[in-house]
Amino acid sequence: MARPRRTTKEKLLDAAEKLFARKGYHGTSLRTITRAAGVDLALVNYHFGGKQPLFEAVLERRGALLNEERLRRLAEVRRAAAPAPASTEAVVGAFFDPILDFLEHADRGWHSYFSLLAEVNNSPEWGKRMMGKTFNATVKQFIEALMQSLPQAAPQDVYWGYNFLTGALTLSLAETGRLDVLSAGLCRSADVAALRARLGPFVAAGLRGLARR
Amino acid sequence: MARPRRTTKEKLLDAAEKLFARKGYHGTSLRTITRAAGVDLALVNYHFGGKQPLFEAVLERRGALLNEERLRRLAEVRRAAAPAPASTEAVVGAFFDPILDFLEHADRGWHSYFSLLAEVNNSPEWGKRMMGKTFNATVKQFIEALMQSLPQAAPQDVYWGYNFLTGALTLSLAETGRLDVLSAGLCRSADVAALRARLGPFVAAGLRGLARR
DNA sequence: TAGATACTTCAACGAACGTTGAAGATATGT
DNA sequence: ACATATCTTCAACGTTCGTTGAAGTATCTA
Repeated sequence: MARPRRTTKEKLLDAAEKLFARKGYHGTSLRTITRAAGVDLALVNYHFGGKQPLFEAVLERRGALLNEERLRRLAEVRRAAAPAPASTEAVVGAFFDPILDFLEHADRGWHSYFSLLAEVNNSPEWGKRMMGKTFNATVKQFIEALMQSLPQAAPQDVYWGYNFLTGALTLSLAETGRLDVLSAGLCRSADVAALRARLGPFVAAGLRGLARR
Repeated sequence: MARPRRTTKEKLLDAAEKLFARKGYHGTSLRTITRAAGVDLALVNYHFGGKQPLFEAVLERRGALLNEERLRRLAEVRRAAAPAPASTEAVVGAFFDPILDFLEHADRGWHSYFSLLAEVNNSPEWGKRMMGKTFNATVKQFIEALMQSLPQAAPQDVYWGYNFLTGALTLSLAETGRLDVLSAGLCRSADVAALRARLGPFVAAGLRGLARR
């Protein structure tokens, strides 16, 4: 069979993903990345054109896959419920489940990617521009679906609700280990099954609570 | 009256707070900070002993005030409900309201501080150690109060619920401006009154949803 | 196989970084 | 006013940073 050998580009993306997730954009040097990837320093500029383009490429690589899978599931739950609108629980599930599935079944890189995404999402420096470029189109469709599932809610409530929803999600993906410390080991932040069992119910109940406010 | 002139230490803390919030620890240089503060570069090392001690001093200055006010309000809602345990809504309010009040009525520095806190809370580099040092003792009391307000909930549910709660809160404080973009201006992330009206109901409903899961 | 294209290596650039120590200025206490 | 403690200035240290261009090697095309 064909050798599935990683290209230089992939090696760089993998190493950058892991290291950016740990120390952020400014806390990670190209020398650290290229050393971890086992390639020459100058190759970053050859393949990506600089540090920032590399950072954006890291965010967009898996972002595109995530968007695809989310929209696929959104269409699925909508079709299943038609002609009625999909329920809040189903829409929320279509938003969360791809992430949880990637974390449970796919390669370790997704952990770094989501941890990085959590930091980017909460950063004034990157939050608006980078998250928007990759995710706005998809997110707008989910917000629309949430509005249809909660016809009695004001649009402002749904926008704020999405903000809370994504905040709860991203902190859960940040891999800070804080939950483990606070609960003295009773909960483990890497326990995807425990997160899956609780995030959906929490958020769906929260959105309904907002709607009947 | 006595001159309320800011000391060099305060000037440094104020400037560092604002700039760390915008670009993070590694993205902000001491030269940028001292230039903004209008003091000499070497004074950081004289007054704080280095860059990292300055960063920790920034986090702890307002953290201590926040802890004080949160515990004061927690005691208040507990006394008001005694001998019954305080309600989930009241405990959640005691946790959120000090922040919202500081944002609405106090100086602009709190905005930077909370924005910085949001980034720190979601960062693997600082999240566990720095948040823990300043907030763990207080947070544990709130988690205990939440457990008492939700006797039917498993402890794990409350720990995870606290995780979602603080995630929703911190993203709302992060000042990324993303909510404004997504809602095309319909919602403004700096609108504290809008946040106050929605965060409590969302979180309280979410916690109850978790408890009856 | 010859030539062109794609990729990699190597050495170095100027700029910015955190930190330091000695000298100078200011405030304090007697 | 003088001695002392506190604070500030200044110039420089050694590192590390992102980026670059020229030279070398591998890969592909005809």
